[in-house]
Amino acid sequence: MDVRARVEELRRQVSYYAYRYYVLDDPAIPDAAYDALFSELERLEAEHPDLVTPDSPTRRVGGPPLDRFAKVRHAAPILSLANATSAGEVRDWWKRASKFLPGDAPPPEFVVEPKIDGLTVVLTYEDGTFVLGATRGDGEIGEDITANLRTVQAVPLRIPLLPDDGLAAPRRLVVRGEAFMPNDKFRALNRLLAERGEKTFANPRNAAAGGLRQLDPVASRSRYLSLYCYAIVAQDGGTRTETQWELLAYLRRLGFLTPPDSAHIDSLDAAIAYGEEWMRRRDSLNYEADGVVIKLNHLATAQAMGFVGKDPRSAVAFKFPAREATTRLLRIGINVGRTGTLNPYAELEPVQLGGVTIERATLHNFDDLARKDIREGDVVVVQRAGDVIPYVVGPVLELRLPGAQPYQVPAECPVCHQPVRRNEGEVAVYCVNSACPAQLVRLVEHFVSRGAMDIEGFGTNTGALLVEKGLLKDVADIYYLRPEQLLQLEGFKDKKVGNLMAGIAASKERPLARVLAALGIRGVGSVVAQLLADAFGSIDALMAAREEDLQNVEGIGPEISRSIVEYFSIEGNRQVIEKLRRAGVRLAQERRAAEAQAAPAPLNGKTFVITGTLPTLSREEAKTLIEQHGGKVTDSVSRKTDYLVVGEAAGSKLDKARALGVPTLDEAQLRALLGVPS
DNA sequence: CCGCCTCGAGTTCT
DNA sequence: CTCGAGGCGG
Repeated sequence: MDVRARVEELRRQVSYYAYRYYVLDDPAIPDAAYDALFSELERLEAEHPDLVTPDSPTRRVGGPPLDRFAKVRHAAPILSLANATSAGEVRDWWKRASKFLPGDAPPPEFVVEPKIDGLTVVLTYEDGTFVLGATRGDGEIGEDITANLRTVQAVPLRIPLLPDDGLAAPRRLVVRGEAFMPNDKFRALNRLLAERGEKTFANPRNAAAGGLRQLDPVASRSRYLSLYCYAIVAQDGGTRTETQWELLAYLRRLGFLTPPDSAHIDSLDAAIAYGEEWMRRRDSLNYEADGVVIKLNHLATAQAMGFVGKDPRSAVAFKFPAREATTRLLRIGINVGRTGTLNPYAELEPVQLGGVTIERATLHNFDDLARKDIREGDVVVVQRAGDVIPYVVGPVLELRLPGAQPYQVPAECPVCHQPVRRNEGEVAVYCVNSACPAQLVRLVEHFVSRGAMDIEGFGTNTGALLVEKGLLKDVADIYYLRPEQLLQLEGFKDKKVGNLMAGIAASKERPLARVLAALGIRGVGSVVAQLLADAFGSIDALMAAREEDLQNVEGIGPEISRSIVEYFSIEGNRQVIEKLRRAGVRLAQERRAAEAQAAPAPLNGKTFVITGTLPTLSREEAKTLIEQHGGKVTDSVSRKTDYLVVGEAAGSKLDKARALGVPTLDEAQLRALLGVPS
């Protein structure tokens, strides 16, 4: 590949998108896509120094000031910050930085502030009067936006804003802050713009930039803006503060807003923990932020530690792992589910996201794919939903290759090549061939899985192999496998075959509800299967049931009834049941008398939800423990939930429980409630 | 008919 | 974990 051509292409693209972003406030591509282009250019230039030119966009920091605003030279250069993307990197930063601590420095303390995503501005006051407001610009020269900032409520026009006895205004004060648009204001503004048929903003940051850079301050959208101040750039007279924490308090007394959710903390580990805790809460906050800033509290010490380039040694930006990245979609593949649904997925050029390498992502269904107009070969934006499962947000249209074709929904199943069906009004596309090997593989996988027949020694690979070799034509064939057949297969020796046969034999004793769930009847999972087992007691009674009989069961409606009757009306399915019966699989409800009366039920009727990882109990163990005491465990938090059991790395359920005022328990409290010692 | 509460189904990576 | 949709109660 021709590196020189690539570098030139990247420069053209980066310059154009930077212009759209910085000058027009109208980004043409997502931030993550821009970042990807920029860092590729940086990397290539680092590897090939001979290709670097003075006019490369990497040689310029920030955007060019607009011509229409007057230019302003800053009193002191506006600094940047070193970045850390993990707790380990923060510790590394401090290990390096602390070598520069002066000998007489007090024990280190820190201030943690959110790193708000807005526009850095510099405000100048003379004899208590606001005289100049400027953008950051390139760090040395910014733009005069005094008129617009004047209309922002959070900018005090005089300091002290309120009478404060004994507090005199400094003769001259230059403070630095971040102008931003709170999330609620951003949504309100976009609603308004949409109503008027005007263009909406992509995110609060761009909206804030748009507000501040409007030429006519009266029409300015600055009433939607706010501003937090957090640093003094220059000061002449007034009160001197020794620490950052005191400085924030002093700014507040003068009438400035300071960053919310900030903390004064006496050890680095606690500061890191605070930052991590804060990151978990960030979705519930009213501002956008991409991390926290950890600063050394003692100002004179911070000053003495000096700089690395433009970055002060005494502070670090502790940023989130990116939640968004761009990469190329190599191919759109199709999975066949156990119910026959065809599900598209994306094969991606591997990309780092939130600390892991992503190379595949679900595309949900064909409607979704068409709505987003995702095509093979596109550069796409990938996010991790709920910080776990990656999904494709959409294509970057500006980077689409000329020949890219819209994706066509396949007319036939990619595995068995039978025609597909799509029911009126339904999203799903089905392969209706019940003999489709792909469906059988997934059904076998489901049948042997932990929630169903739970056959030990029988994993995903085993199932796929046995189907491929023709040893399984349906799930009941599992009970007719002979050791001598298995021994012929690659990688199957005495020991493994013995384990597998024992696992299969043991599974014949599973309760009826497990068997019903294992069959894979559409709409019948573990909960519905238990309802059916309790109501009918045996598979024969269930097979004899009519739709009306089924609907009489609490929790079973018309859809599931129809699905069950249809399942048993198919000859092949009835044969599977008979084969299971002949093999000795239990097909009737077992007696559970002892269990039912022995259990004391202090938790009768209470509903529990479990989230995160508990210290000693597995999720399954906690569930049975609660059920043995008469409680019920469900999956989602609602007003009806009595307790949320919280473990390590709890997710969105905890937020929801807090919002609804649902009490939470940790494992120890749960044990206490149940009277079970650890 | 609407709004909740649940359940089922599919999903990724280490 | 999230999404979609079934079931139920108001």
